Amino acid sequence: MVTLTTDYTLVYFTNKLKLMEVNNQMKTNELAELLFPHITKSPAEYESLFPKRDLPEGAKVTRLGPSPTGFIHLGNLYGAFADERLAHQSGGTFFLRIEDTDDKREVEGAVDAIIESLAYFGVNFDEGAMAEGQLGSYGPYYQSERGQLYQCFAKELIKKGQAYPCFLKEEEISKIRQKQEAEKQNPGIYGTWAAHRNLTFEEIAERIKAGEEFVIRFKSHGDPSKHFQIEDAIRGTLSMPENEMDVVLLKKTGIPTYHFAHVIDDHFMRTTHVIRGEEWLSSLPIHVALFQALNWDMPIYCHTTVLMKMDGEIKRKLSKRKDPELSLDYYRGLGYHPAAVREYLLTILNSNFEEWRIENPLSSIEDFNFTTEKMGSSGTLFDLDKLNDVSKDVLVKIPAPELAQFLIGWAKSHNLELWKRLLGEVPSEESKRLAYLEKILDLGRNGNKPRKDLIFAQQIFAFISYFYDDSFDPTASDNYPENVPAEDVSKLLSGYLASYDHKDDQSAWFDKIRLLSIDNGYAAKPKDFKKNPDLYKGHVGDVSTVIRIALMGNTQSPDLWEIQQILGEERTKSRIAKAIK
RNA sequence: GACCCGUUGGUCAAGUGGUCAAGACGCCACCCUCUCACGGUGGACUCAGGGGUUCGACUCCCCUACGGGUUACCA
Repeated sequence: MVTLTTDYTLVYFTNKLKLMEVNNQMKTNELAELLFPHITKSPAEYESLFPKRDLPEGAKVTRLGPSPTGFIHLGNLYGAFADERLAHQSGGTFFLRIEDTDDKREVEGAVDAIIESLAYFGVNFDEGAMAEGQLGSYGPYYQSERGQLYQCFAKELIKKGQAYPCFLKEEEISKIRQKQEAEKQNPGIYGTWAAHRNLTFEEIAERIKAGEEFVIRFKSHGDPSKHFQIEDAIRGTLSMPENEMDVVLLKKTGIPTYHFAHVIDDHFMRTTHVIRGEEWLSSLPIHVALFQALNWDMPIYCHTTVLMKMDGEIKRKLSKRKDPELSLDYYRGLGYHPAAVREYLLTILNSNFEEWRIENPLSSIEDFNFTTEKMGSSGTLFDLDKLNDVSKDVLVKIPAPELAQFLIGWAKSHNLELWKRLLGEVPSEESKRLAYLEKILDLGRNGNKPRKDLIFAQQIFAFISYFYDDSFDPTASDNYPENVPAEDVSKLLSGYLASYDHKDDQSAWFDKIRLLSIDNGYAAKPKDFKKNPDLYKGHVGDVSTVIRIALMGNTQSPDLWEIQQILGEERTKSRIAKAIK
């Protein structure tokens, strides 16, 4: 009997609760219509409009979502390579979405600049924003054009009682923050601080009638004292507190915040892997809560490390304002080959890439199995020395004609004067000049121990400048060796000139230098000199250095004989003659 | 402040309870050599600190320190 009574009581209360829910349901429906009368499409319609992608098993869908400030930096490129590799090596799709939800920051022409810059470094998209318009059936790919979609789901969340309009003014919010600071509470709009969380329908209707502006906030039910686990493909299992913030979903302009746009877009664009910077880690609980509220599957998150640099003693994040080397234009300006930058970035992107490269020196990057597990999660220091080293190895594999084209292209856009001198002055001589440049670039690069002294365009042109009469300045030459007196310089050069025969092969040529050395009191072999330093003034190396300086103003250079062959008999002789006092 | 993430040589890092703690860049020395570059050989330089757990800890747990990030109607 007693049990029966309790049962009845329970049923009564349950029914009453259900009734209240129904009432609330009606109210939230009304509210949704009040707030978004113009939204008529249903969530289901969007689901069928953007169906799951028809891709092979295991194919990954990735995206790059830059904001159009026009500044695309090394960090973007770092992430973009990861996106690109992951998508393309799995037979998936990589798309470009422009995240232009911050109207204040937009820069004219920035999108084209982004696309051009990424393309230069070899990052190409399958769909999304393109130079010639938008491509793909999951668009539009500009967030600014997706307003209806975001509002539809804001409306949906309102209906479900998981979002609400908030009329708090800027001053009111800052007052709340001050109070929170005074009370040592966490700042933000949450819990009881969320003053408009439980406004009645009537109150809301009244404010709207009065023309008050509002934002749509997420009605959070999270408890930050509770933690949940989430897998990050780079970092492994993460433990995060539940989100309790009533974050803004839609700004007063109706434009979504990053959080909301990310969830909606990556769901409807069917992104499988979200690769983004570590700075997003703290907002992950928000995103998780939103995916749950909308009852959608989450993508796999991959939070990359930030790029750092050494600033004196301190290791710090690369900054846009202070560090020119963060900008991609920096590398283009100096003339780094895009393949070198790509190769370098891959070595810091995947820790086993370098090892693979040593074993597969000729393989294409496409053949490397890129994995998120091998990506680092601690701050990576950008290392210019390493880039230069990588660049040497990359450039040595590029055939001279191809390298020449790259250099000429660089000169044309970054140093027009240089370009004119190299190629442009007399159009009829263009092919001759090009052949000359190719010969210079190929110097010592063949054989099994190729020279590796070419790093980036600016450095290369300085390095080979002595091959060009107008950039060869004998007055700026290095000093002759200290152990060679001035009168010997003249004697040696005169002797060299007298015996010079352009048709000599390399060994005949060098035999003459040995003879010349002996005739003037220098050892024919460095070893002879080392054994008996008292017998000689120096050795054949010093004699060669004298010739080298006369010929190219430099103590350091590739093989002398080969240089003379490129310079030609006339110029070789005249440079030597001019150097004789 | 709170919350997250991280910490192996100067730098990038491999490493998941037993290793003489890989490899690469840079540095130094030597060799090759007409200079330089290349190449070769060798070297110096490492597990942030302290407690546990364990026969045994770079590896697991706790604390501290340090670095980074977030804490917006920016992304």
